[in-house]
Amino acid sequence: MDEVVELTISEFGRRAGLSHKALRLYDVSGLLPPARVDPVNGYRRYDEAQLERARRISVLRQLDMPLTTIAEVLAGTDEEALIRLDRWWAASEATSEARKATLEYLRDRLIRSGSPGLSPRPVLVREVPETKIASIRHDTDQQALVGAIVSSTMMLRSHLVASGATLPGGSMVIYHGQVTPENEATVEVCVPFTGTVDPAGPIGIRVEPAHTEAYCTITKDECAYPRIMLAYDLVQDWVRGTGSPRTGAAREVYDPSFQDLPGSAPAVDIAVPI
Amino acid sequence: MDEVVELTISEFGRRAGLSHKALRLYDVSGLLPPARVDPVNGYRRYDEAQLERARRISVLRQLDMPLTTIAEVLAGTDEEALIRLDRWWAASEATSEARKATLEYLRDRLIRSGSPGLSPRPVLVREVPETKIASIRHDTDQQALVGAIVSSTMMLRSHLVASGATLPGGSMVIYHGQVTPENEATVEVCVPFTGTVDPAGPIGIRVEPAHTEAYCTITKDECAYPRIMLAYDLVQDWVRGTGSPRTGAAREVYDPSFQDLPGSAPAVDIAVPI
DNA sequence: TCTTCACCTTGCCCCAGGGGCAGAGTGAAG
DNA sequence: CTTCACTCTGCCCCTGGGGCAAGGTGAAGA
Repeated sequence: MDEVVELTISEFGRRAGLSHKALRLYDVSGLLPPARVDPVNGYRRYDEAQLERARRISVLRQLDMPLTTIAEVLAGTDEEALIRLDRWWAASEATSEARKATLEYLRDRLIRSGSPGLSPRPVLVREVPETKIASIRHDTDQQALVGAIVSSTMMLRSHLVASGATLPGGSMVIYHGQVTPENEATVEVCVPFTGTVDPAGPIGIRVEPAHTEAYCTITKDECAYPRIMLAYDLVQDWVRGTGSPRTGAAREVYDPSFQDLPGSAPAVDIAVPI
Repeated sequence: MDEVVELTISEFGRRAGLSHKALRLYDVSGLLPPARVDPVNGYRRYDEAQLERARRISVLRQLDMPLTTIAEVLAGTDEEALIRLDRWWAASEATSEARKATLEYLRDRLIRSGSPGLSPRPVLVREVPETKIASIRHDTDQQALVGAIVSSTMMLRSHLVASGATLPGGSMVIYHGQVTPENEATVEVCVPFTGTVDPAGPIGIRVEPAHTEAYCTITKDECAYPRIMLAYDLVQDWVRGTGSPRTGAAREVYDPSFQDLPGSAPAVDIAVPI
């Protein structure tokens, strides 16, 4: 007898670890349609052979994987499924790591609740002359930010050197929007130079106008997310305190010898044009 | 001038990192009501002093903390908030750990997809005579399970010894429901004995009736969640294959010298009465 | 003063991933 | 034949907002 054992929705649910409500949902969404639907009753009948898929879905739901992702992961062979599962897990581990950093930031705020959250430091003002820069723009989120900055800086430097420009040193990242783990925005990685250079591919050439900016200096250790947000808060609050309007996007100005500095040395200025 | 700076909802949202939609929600839910609501307009006006709380809420939402939990965490002093935050984080880390184990279970299933997922082992049948047991029942979830088993076993043993009973050794845990990381159920920790003993406090005395059970034996290494689920699957599938009905709750029967066994030694029987 | 424009309000519908309940139909066993 | 357990569909509820529409307002320029 190759007669297939048919199960009612409750029996199937019990054996798979899924509620009848969930099974109905998976039916209408196409994730796990029953083997047969009685045309008179509308009763759903499942095969025992469907138990394996149902159990997998149940376990994936325990991992909080969205149903659409489950459908993608379980499509194809088991080997493919394994690969996609691992990829998804790696991504969710990454956001979990980001959350850990966010937690540290919040704990800092709560511990020194009255203070700005960084050891006290002055906010200064300086005049910045007109500067010719080469830049690359990215729309990125928190995950890819550091990688984008590093690779773009390298690209810009080598292009400028190859074009015969003179590099006074240092570099800068302008944030045209707020980059958080959840929110992507445009960032512009800039390297100042003197000489004449043509744009090439993603590399743009423009003049950053002369302006006045408020800034504070932080160490290399302090410039990791989300601790670095405290420095932005500090400068922005100071600017608001003076009543001067902001006239441009916030930026990070890196020390020319940033790479060789120890973690405790002043390395980056957080600046806001006013 | 102690005139308070009032902010419109958008301005406040920009400075706190919250959308006007979110702010409106936090208003009606009481989490962050505006400092003042214009009785004519209905316009919401926020104080600068509310920015700190708003920013904290924003960060906590980035941690995926529910709004009701946020309200609880942020009630009271900052020190209390810190304690509650850490407690919540520890709990959410624990469920994250459980998820990691669940992932391993699923990977096992996917890797050896045709097989039961454990190295092949026989399912056997044995007769179990009527047994007098002392037991403690718990409603517990996956988190607290191991702790409950260990402490209850110790309590039962010491009560039985103090009452002059004879312990043939070993112990047993009966699962009256399915315990997963998400789902709590009743488990009964049992120690068999001979002699006469009175119940005391949570400790009940009863007779486990004679029965026939199907079982398989696993090692100490294999008895951690969720790998242990594979053994349950194995026995339950075998039982269904024979067509015999299940006549009782599934159970784990521990070797008398469980504690001293190495990880690779057979240590636990996964049993189902039939 | 008028117009424009940005901003504000409420209200409604939408998403996932179900839970819970109501009302009605059905299968099987005693 | 009755009863009981089961199943169906459909509706509203939850969280944490996003998106859009219709209408009310504030401030600044012409």
